Amino acid sequence: MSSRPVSIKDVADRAGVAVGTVSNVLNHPARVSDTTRSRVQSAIDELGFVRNDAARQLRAGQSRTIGLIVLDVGNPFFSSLARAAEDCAAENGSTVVLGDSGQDPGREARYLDVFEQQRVQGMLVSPVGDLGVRIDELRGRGTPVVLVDRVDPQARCSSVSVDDVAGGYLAVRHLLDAGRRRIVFVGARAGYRQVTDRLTGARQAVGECAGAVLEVLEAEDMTVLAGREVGEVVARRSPAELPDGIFCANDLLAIGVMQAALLIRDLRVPEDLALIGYDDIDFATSTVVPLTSVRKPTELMGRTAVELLLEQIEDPDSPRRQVVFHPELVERGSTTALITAAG
Amino acid sequence: MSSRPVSIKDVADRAGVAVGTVSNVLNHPARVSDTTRSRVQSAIDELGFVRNDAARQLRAGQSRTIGLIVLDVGNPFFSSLARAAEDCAAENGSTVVLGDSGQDPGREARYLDVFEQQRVQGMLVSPVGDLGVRIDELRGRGTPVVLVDRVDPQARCSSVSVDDVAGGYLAVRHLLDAGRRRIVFVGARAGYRQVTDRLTGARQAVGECAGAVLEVLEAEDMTVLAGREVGEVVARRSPAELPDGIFCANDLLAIGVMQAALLIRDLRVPEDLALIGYDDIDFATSTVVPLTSVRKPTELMGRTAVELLLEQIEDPDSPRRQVVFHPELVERGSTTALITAAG
DNA sequence: AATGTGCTTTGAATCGTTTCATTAGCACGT
DNA sequence: ACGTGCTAATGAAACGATTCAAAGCACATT
Repeated sequence: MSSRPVSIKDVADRAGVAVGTVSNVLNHPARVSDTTRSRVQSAIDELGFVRNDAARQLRAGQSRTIGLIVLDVGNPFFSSLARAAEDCAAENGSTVVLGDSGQDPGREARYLDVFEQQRVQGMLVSPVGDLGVRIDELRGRGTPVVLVDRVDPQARCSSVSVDDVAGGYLAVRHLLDAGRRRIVFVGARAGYRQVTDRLTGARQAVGECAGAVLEVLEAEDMTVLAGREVGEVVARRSPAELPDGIFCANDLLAIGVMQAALLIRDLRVPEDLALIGYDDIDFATSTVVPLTSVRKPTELMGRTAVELLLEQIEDPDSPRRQVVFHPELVERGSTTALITAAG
Repeated sequence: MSSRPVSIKDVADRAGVAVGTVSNVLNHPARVSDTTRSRVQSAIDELGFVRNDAARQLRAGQSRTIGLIVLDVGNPFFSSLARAAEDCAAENGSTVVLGDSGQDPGREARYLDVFEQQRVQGMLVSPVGDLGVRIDELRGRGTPVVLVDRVDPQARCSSVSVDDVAGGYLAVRHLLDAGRRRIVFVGARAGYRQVTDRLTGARQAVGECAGAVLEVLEAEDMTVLAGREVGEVVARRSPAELPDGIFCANDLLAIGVMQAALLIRDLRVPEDLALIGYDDIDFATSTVVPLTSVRKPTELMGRTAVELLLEQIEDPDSPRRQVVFHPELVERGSTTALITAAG
C-alpha cells in the first residue's frame, strides 16, 4: 500500500521536467515560467510531495530552526518568552523548537547535543550551570548562542537579562512615594541571586529617603506558605512595630503575606499595609486585593534574544551585546487605594 | 580561523582508517576492535567532530525525534505532560521537540509542516481544530500521530484522554460521602466541552443519592474573578438557601468562591461549606484553606502517549488505541476537616 | 544569415552520512 | 602448503535535495 516516499525526482518525472526545475519552483519561483510552475505545482499536489529537510539541509549547509532551551517550560516567564521568540523567528523565516532542561544539567547537555547535531542556526539558552566551555565549542564550530536571563561574565556571547537591582529599587521607591516609611523586605533563607539583587535595590531606595527604615525578614523558601508564615509573625506585632509597607522578593511570598494580613489581624490593604510583589504572575490580579508587582518585559526579551541571535548568525564576528532590560511597575490595589468614599 | 566543519572523512584521515570504520565506531562499536575504536575516538575528540544529523537521517531515512505540539506551553497540564513525554522518549533513545501552537491553527499547521519536513518519527498533537484530513495525509506518508487530550471520533489514530464525566462524578460523590446534600455546580456560561462533561458526572452522582439536590450556576468565564462573583451571590443567601457543598468546574473558579465565602460572610470551610475544584493546579495547595481537587494523571498520559506512538512507529498497521484515563481525587482541607479538637 | 540578448531549463556534481558486499588478515586443523 | 572460518576494515553506492555552468530557445539586431 504505502510505497516509498515521494522525492523531488518523482515530481520531476510526473511533471516532465528536470529535478533542478522542481527545486527552482520550490526555492526560486521567479526563475520559472508560469506554465512550468503550475505544472510542477500540480504534480506536487497530486503526489503529496513533502520536501525532505534533511537533504535540503545537507546540501544547503544550513537549517531554518532555532533551538531554545529553557529551565522550565511550566514557568510563565519562559513560556511567554518562548511565544514571543517563536513569533519573531517566524517573521524571519525560522522556526523555534523548544527543549525543556527542567534544571537538569544532563537534560540540558542532551538538548545542546541534539540541537548541534541538527545544525540549528543557533540557540537561545537559559543555562542551568556554567556553560562557558560548551559555548566556546559551539561557537567554534559555527553555532552561535545567546544567553537568556543570564549574562556571560566573559562576554563570549550576547545575552538578554533583567536588572533586578533596578526592580527592587522601583518597588521600594513606589512604597516610599506612597508615604510609607517602615519598610519590610521579605526574601528567602537560601541565597537566590535574584533575591539579593532585589534587596540591593531596595536598600538603595531606602538609603535615598531620610526617615525611612528597612527591615529584612527571611522566609523558608519562595512559596505562598512560607510567605504566610512570615506574614503571621508580622501581623501579630504590636501596632508600634507594624511596618506600613512590605516588599516581597516574589509574588508567591506576597500572596502568603496578604493572606496572613487579612485573616490573622484583619489589616486593611493598602491602608494599613501596602504590599508589593515581584514577577507579576497571572495570579497577582486574582488575589483578594489585586497585587502590585514588578514585571519583566518578557515579550521584548524573547524578541530581542532572537534578534541578537540573528545578528550573530549573519555575521559571526559582530560584537557580542549584553542587553539588560529594566523591569516595569504594575500598580494594583495592594499599594494604591481606589478613590475612597468621602470621609 | 574557523575552517569548514569537521566531517567523518576528516576523522577517518586523522585516525588512519576508512570512513566506514568511523561510522561503525559511532553506530556499531562492537564491530570495531578496541585499538581502532580508541584511536578513532581520540581523533573525534581532538577534532571536535559532531555528527551531522541531516546526513545521517538522509541516509538512514529515519530521525530520532518526536514532535510534540501543544495548545499552550504555559498550561501546567501540558508542561508536565511534556516533561513526562521527554523522559519516556529519552528512555527509548528519542528526543522530544516541542512546538507551541498557542491555540492558533496557523501556527499548528506550521509546526505540522516543519515536523513533517524534518521527518520526525511521529507526532503527539493536542489539536486546535479538526485535524482529520491532515492526519490521514501524514499517516499516508508514514508519520504516525497520537492525539493528546482528545479522541479521534473516527479512530484513525491512537489517543490519550481523560474521562471528565468520571471526574465530575468523583468530585460530587466525594461531597455526598461527606454528608453534603445541597450541592451547587459552578460552570461557565460558554460551552466548554470539559464543563459539560464534568456536569454530566455531577448529575449522575446526585441522581444516585436520594435526598440530594443539584443546582447549576453559571460564571462569566473560568477565572478567579468570575468565581468570586458567583461566590458573593451565594454567600449572601439566607441560611436556609445556602448550599453545603460546591463543585467548581475548575480550580480558579473554586478559589474565587472560597475568597467570597471567607470574606463576605465568614463562612467556615469546610464545616459550613465544602468546596472542591478541578485540575489540581499548583495553587490549590496554597489557598487559605487548601483546596480539594480532581487531578488528571498527567505524567502517565505523557508516557502513554509516547508509548502509543512508538507502537505505531514499530508497526504502522498495529491497531489504533484510544486510552482513556480516570482522574484522581486529591483530598485537602476544603472538604475534609482536620481532626478537630474535642468538643 | 549570422550574431547577440535574455529568459528557461537542464543535469551532473555535491553535501556527510550509512550500508553492505568485498577484501584482508589471521589462526587453526589437516 | 592449503583450505576454512572468523573478525576487522575497506570503499563505493546510495539517500534527496540544491547549485551552477552550460545549453536551448525565441526574438531582435546588424
